Amino acid sequence: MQVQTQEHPPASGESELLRRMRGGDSHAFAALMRQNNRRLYRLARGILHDEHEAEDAVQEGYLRAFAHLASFKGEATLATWLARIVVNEALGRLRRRRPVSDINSLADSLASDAPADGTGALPASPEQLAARQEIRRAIEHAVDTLPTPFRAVFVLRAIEQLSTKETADLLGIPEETVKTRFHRANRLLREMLSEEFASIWDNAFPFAGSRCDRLVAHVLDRLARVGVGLETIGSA
DNA sequence: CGGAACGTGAAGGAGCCGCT
DNA sequence: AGCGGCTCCTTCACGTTCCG
Repeated sequence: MQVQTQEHPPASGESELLRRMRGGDSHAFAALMRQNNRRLYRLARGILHDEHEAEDAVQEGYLRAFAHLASFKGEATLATWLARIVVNEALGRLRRRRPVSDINSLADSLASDAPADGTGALPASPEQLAARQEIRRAIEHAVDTLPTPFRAVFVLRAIEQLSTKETADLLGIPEETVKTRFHRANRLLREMLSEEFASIWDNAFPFAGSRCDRLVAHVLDRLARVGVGLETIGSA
């Protein structure tokens, strides 16, 4: 994933950024946040299901990170360190409250999300748009219903495109566990989505009404022209 | 071709739950 | 309280794919 367009030029290096932050340079803090906001928000959102709480978790994570800047040893990158703090914050919040799955608010949030499908050049038909939205809703719903440990791994691996090792480091679990959780999460999602999509397929590629009538008429017309009767087709 | 990363299946263990 | 069955999770081992 690419970091979003920066308003400020990127710091010459991480150590330089760190040095400036430790010196209390507010521009350095701002630069770091701009580099990581989107990624951290998506991490928190993936774990918490809640936009506002995810935002709070990211803010809290920043505050915690900046307060403990001196303890950053540079063993991982700043981005990884920040991500670990935000993930811990999000998981902590999740433990404090029992997860509440609110499908309606999720659907609302999806509708207001920035286009995440690459916004293809071809204009989509209303049927395609509706199907796309339904598929997206089904996927989001399925991800949200994954058990928390699986969801955290899935979000990091599949959505944030982190490696197995990075995910393991971030969550503080062995790589093998990451692999299995990711595998199981995928399997669970496949099962859930196959059920969800069974109904969606019925409405996919709609071919009814005038288009259907036109095609039927066209084919029948061509068959009549070559002298092929319906009974001939049926026995073929 | 070989190594690294990843995906997958199987086995064993831990925890939960119902029953006695 | 103790026991047994069940489910879920972790770990291990091995196959597959990708890349230099």
